[in-house]
Amino acid sequence: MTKTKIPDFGVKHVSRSGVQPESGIVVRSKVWLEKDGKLLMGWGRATLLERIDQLGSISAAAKSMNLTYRNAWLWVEAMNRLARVPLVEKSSGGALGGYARLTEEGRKVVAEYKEKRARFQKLLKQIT
Amino acid sequence: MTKTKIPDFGVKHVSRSGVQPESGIVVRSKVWLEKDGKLLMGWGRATLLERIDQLGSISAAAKSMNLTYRNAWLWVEAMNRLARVPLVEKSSGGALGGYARLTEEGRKVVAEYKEKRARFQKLLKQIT
DNA sequence: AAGCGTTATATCAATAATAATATAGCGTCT
DNA sequence: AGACGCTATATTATTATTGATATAACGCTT
Repeated sequence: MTKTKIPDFGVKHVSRSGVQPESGIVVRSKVWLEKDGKLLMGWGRATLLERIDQLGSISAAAKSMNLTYRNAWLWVEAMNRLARVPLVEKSSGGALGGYARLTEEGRKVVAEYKEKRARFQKLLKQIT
Repeated sequence: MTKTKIPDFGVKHVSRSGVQPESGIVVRSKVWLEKDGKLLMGWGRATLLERIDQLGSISAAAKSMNLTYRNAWLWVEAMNRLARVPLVEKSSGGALGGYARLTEEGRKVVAEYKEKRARFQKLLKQIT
């Protein structure tokens, strides 16, 4: 008789907040932006966009955050077609092989997300 | 040449909050309790426990919320072994086939979660 | 001891998410 | 023309998650 495997539903999430020292129980949360019921911007995507902004390419950004190029590209694609105007402008070929950079709208959405998230975190502390 | 399938990263989440009417962009969030980095209590689990409390059995509770018995049972098991003391007390056999009911601790954790979540939602409105 | 309905568990199929790999295409530069 | 490095895309494999199904065990009731 084998034992049933009970999944531990392990953590894969992000935004840590307060702690109750006695119980060992932690309150956690997530904030994201949606459009038409679909994920537009979350922590991972915001990070990706920032890296693209810094590094000038999707592939470098992906590598820097331990993401496959494919995934990074898919995210960018999904964001671009979800937003009214693309958040990332990109092109293949050229001296450097190609490039990707944040558009004004991209910068705006990232900023909006980060600002909201920061306020959120602050409020969270009041609760815990 | 076939087109690449671009996943839309569709929504599967819950707690709706405010809206920006002009942009169509919605801020959403999630709150849960963790212990040792593992999910202890979230919306689905809290609901399950409440139903168990009302209905007196895991299977009835599962059915009532469109959950397979297997899953419901796994959740209960995970919660029970994660908490210091079981949140659900259960037994098989007997006149009615068996039963399951919330323990005091179970009631406490559910209440704690719901209270935190409610406060959370309230604060969220301030942000949006 | 047979029946009941529930808990408890195993097993297998189906689906989804992710990773790994390969390759085509592009545009500037030499 | 050829090389370069990146974007763009297809394909396959792997793993994780979920669903469906079946059945054992249990203990009260009759």
